[in-house]
Amino acid sequence: MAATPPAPNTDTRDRILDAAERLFVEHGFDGTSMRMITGAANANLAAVNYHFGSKDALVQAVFRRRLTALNQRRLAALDRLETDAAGEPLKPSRIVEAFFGNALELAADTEQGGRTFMRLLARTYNEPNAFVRQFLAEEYAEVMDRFLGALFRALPEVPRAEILWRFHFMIGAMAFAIAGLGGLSELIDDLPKDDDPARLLPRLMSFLLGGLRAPLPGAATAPTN
Amino acid sequence: MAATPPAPNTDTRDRILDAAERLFVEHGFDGTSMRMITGAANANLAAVNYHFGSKDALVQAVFRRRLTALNQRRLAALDRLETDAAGEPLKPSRIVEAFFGNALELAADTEQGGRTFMRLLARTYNEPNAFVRQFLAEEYAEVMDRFLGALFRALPEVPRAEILWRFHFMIGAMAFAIAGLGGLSELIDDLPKDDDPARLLPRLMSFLLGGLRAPLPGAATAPTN
DNA sequence: GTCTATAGACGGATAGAC
DNA sequence: GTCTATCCGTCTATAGAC
Repeated sequence: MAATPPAPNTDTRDRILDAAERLFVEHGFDGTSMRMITGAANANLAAVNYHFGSKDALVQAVFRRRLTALNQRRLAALDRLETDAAGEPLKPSRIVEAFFGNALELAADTEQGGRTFMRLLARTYNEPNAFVRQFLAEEYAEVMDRFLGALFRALPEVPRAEILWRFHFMIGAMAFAIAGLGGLSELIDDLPKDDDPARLLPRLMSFLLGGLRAPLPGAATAPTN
Repeated sequence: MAATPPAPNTDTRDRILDAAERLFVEHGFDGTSMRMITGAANANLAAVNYHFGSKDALVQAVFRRRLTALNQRRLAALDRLETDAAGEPLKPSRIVEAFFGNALELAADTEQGGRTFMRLLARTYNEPNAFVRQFLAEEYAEVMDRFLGALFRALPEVPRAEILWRFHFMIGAMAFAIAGLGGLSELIDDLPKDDDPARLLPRLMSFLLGGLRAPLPGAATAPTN
């Protein structure tokens, strides 16, 4: 009798989220108006405020819809690694893969909008808007903590500051790689058009691991080529 | 008699450029109004249109003021390498250093605003605004051409697509490293506070070269740690 | 070159009918 | 839940006095 879902209005809500996601990638948050969003979503202008309360709240909803799941998959992958290792130190390459592999997997999904979202996320790492940056940092806090801790334990002989910097560099490389997927990168305009993300993951992984394993800045043993 | 410079008005113009540069970093292009700029520069609201013509033209002027010189230093450094090599192939590490070393050097200059500008530039690699992206791509066209060509010749055994991707990754790593200099990176909130750029260059260089030299994705010879 | 005043478009948000 | 109509603030740009 009370088996009907309480409010089956979710259609408009989702159309707004989809439209906002896509437009935020193309024009940025400040460059996307609510009129643009509701227009693209075939919804009324007032619908955004009805369903989300404000534009800022809509931005949060766009991220939460997919970022929470992504970060939970990352944490689950790390949990599995640690369980399997049974106390032994983890291989750094597995840690890196748990973090970046899950991201690139989502970026490979062009059907359900995963790629669109990942391009938005990649771009947002450098977002000026303070509100958005703060929100992102909170969403990432636990994941960063867990993965950095795992890397510290996996590489006990490497100074922690170096690991922090290198993880930082790695995120930058990934963000640029993903942001360029949709054809955004005019800088290197002849990037191969075979932007098959199935090929991107091994490419990025070997680059990242090469960087992670590189001789430390002080070391005099670096090859000279 | 006619020794007086034609129009010694440059004071206001420069104050506007300085203020715009700083505010663009903090709030983005769309998030910075001309009222904010002229307010911070102690200039009249109409001064921007008088001196530059429009907000878009001001954005171009902010970039041109420093980017042209940076890219000319990069090209000059590459010229020197090629002259010294006298036909011999260049070391990839020297090519990478000519490109990224000049960038980090400018980022180290906190006195003349070089760091502020480099943070703006780093963030702008991912700028949504089509006008700005197009402009940046044109400013970079020659430099990209020359450096990619040099890398192709220095690494003839590496497929060009791999070099393109890896250079792409390297730019992403650099952009993130520089954007984080001013304290922007809440993501890894405990980044060491000794953000002395003199230390950043060797750190970034060893990471980048490690990535550039990493085994190619197909190779089965990668170590398994 | 600098200023005031204002035009004219567009922004987010909301009240209230349906 | 959806819609229209509208408030009110801010935006870029410009006209015209000084």
